[in-house]
Amino acid sequence: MRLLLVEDDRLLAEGLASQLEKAGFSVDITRTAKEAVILGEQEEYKAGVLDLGLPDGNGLDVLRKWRSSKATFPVLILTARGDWQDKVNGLKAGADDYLAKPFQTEELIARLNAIMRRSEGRVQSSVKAGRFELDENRQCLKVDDGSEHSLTGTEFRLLRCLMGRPGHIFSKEQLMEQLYNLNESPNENIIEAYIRRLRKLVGAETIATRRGQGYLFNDAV
Amino acid sequence: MRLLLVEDDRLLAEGLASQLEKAGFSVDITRTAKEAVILGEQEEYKAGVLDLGLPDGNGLDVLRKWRSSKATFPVLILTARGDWQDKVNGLKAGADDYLAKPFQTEELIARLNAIMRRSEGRVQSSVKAGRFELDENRQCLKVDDGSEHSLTGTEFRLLRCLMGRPGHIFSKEQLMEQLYNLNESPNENIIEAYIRRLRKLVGAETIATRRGQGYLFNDAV
DNA sequence: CACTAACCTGAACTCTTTCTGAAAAATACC
DNA sequence: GGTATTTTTCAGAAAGAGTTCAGGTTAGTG
Repeated sequence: MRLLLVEDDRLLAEGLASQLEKAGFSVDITRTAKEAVILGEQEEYKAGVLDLGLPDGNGLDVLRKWRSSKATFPVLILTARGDWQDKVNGLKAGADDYLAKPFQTEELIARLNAIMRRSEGRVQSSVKAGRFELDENRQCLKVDDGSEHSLTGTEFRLLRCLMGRPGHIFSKEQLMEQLYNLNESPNENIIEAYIRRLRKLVGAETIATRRGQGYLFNDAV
Repeated sequence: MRLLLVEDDRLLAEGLASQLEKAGFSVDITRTAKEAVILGEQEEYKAGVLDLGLPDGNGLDVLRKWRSSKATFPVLILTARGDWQDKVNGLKAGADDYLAKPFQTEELIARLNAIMRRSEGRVQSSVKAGRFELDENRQCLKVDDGSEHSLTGTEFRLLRCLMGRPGHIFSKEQLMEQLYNLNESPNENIIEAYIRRLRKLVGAETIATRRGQGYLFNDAV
């Protein structure tokens, strides 16, 4: 779950990032409008959190540039308390939601999940597919027969990505982008290694390979 | 732009509806949870506005019933001022946004546009011809009888070319140009080889040969 | 009717991608 | 500081896609 956080207050940014990472996101931070535009256009994020007050430009301009390019990930904007006009302008510029400072991180996470769920075309809050169900809170996998298996962080994030859209083919590159941010980018074989482990849990036939294209979660099994 | 407004306060509902209609929406109003569930499941709405306080049931239950059926349109929920728990519950139940009462209609409209834009953002492209349909996303071939067959990259590109213009004759040279760039130019027999493979999938009569001219996809079969 | 060019066919070959098991490195936990 | 867990890397094996080839068929032509 890759996320772009655009926030110039370094302390706030890093505090938020650490909490978001605990919630399973992989966070890139930038403090300038200029860099935000470039990152948003070039990288593949699942969502963006955008502070409107930036040192080198207006956050709304960043948003507009994203929207006029191919950066279509959902964006949540952070506004000063009660700044009514900013909200409406932001929503008109293509934002998907806003949050007024100060806010609780819990709410930020809930809202991010909501806008991402929507953008992924998923409407249910629990991730179910086929005979399996992913428990977001306990980070474990439940099977139809009542059995349960706990997952490591990476296993969980990868499986959530696949199960979030059963039948959809995810390329290895896409999966890499979901699991890792700019700083960390291990060998692409890592995906194969994790796919193998997941297959041991859910059965080999449940995660199908489309050679040259990617992997998909097969919920029809 | 059809919209479902679930609100038990008749005065508020009608005032809102009239403003939403000015903004270009076509609004259905219902005042009960029971009717809301039925309407949401049976009609085709672009979005829903849902008040959580209803006389005959909780709005969240309505939302959950929609989400567990095929009612996947984006939903904005209306909550009492500052009712923090309702918001999070609503978002978790699959709502796309919320608005605390009292609110300005301008903001409601801006937010509705935001969530609709997002939900429409996904376009699934597919090519249909005869009894067959080509799924661009999953790179697979679907047949009328419900069966499905995944394709390799080259199979897919060739078939998409032919199915993109049923009845049109493509010469082998044209097909070569579609499949390969200047650097790679294999033996022209490669086309014959792939045509053969495709015929095994769609039936020999579906791809006709025009000796000396080329091949065509026959959608009249 | 015989000839030829175009097309069909099945199998073999090459090359790339993916799988696999194990081991090394990093990290978290006590 | 040591141990357990998790993440990452590696290299050989296996599988699959792409391509070629040799020979068989067929449709058109004079």
